[in-house]
Amino acid sequence: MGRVKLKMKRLENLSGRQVTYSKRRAGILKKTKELSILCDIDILFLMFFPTGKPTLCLGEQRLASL
Amino acid sequence: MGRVKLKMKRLENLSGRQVTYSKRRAGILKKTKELSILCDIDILFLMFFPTGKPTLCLGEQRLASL
DNA sequence: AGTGCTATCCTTAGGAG
DNA sequence: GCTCCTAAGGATAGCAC
Repeated sequence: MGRVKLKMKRLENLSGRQVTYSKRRAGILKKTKELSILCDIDILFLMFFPTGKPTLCLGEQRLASL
Repeated sequence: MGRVKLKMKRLENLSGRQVTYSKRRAGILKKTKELSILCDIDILFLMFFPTGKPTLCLGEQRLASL
């Protein structure tokens, strides 16, 4: 999506990975929250980015950077 | 998205929740897998749907219904 | 690191089989 | 409960701040 379609492989540039991580993480967390609300379910979502803090998402109730 | 925009609240109809869960789960799992590949990160994703088996996703490596 | 823009690609609600 | 279709709304790559 976006202006150009990315190939499904590791982005070689670190800053590119960071930007993509930041943008896509936001999108996925939004969808995760919507799913938990719409379907009334429990979700646990945990991401580890090497240079940053892990992101934990528990359903629509709680969201935290540890 | 789709033909009609859903209100962000619990879907009252069980079959509707099941259909939405099935469709959106697939979308989120796809995005999760893409993020783990593009950014080369570890992800843990766990969903509990009351009438079905929990879905576990560990990065792009493994996907399982328990 | 974050926000805003927007062309472009992606996801999905509803319906049919 | 699945898969395929498709209109329509959503997410995002690249760029500028």
